[in-house]
Amino acid sequence: MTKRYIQKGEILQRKGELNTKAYSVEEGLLRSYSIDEKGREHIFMFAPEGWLVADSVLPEDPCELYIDALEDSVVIQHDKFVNTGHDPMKLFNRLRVLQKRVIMLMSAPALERYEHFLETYPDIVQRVPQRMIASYLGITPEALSNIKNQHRKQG
Amino acid sequence: MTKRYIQKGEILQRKGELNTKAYSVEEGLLRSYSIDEKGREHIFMFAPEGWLVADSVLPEDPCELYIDALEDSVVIQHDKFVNTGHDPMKLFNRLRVLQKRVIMLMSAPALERYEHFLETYPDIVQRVPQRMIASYLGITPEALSNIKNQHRKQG
DNA sequence: GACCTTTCTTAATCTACATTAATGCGGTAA
DNA sequence: TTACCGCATTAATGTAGATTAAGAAAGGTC
Repeated sequence: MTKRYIQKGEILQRKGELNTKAYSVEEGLLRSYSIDEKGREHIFMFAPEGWLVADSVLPEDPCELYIDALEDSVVIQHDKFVNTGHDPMKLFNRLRVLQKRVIMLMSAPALERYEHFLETYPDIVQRVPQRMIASYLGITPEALSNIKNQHRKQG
Repeated sequence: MTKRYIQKGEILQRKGELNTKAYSVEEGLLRSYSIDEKGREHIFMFAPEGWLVADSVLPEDPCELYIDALEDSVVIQHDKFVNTGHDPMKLFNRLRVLQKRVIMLMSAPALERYEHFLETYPDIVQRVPQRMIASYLGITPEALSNIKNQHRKQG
């Protein structure tokens, strides 16, 4: 359980490594993401102040996600499998957004997912480039551009 | 913390209700699912023996999911927000499959998602109708039918 | 200032999957 | 037996979003 000061762009974890760390964000903004076989980036989660990021793989398995800093950040680094100082509500919040995310990915078109994203993370929209929002929504930046036009036209 | 004997088809929780129960499956098979505005069912999770099902919404918010039994089942009913008797590993497993699910939904085509499902839940495939597997994968039964042909043809 | 790189937008074409509809196939009840 | 019903399959047509490509804005850096 260490406090760390992370620079924008710094990579805390890479896919394929062994790593059992979890990061609790005190200031700044982290993200976790995967890169598929075709080289495409898919943002799994944004973690602003108050959030917990971690890769939910077994301790003996290689990581699935990259974790890096989108802004200069201050984080508390824990071990995922040591049960000290974990706020159960932060864990529950991760489950909550993941559940909503799976349901939205399966049942809602991209425009609705975008609107839901705007409601849920009104501050993050200002802090990250559009292409990352597209990546989070599971669409291309081109598609997001079109969707924003629709969003504007219909209020 | 009560043991309950559930009949196939019995509904344990409905969308819109207030409910803070979690169900730990000892025998049988539960599922959680949502129904969207167009009346389509989307299976969120299968819960065979050893799994934990719950709706990850705040205690004051209405449920997002239905939970019912696909087989006669025996479950232990807990309260989500009382920290007794929760196996942390079961919680971690839920996070693990959800993380993988989000990544697959965003980056892998339906055929790959199907193959991954077969590897991860080899027993469940035998126990539920095809249309529920389609629903879990986020595609229609017709699309699953086509995909299974591809799967057969290319080994 | 000019230059370069990255991001965003627009438009044309393409493709994976949805939708619709028809057919077949066990069950199961009369 | 026949009739019915939910489920699976196949094939046609439709569509949301991907892909490709080309410009336009917006940052950095010298």
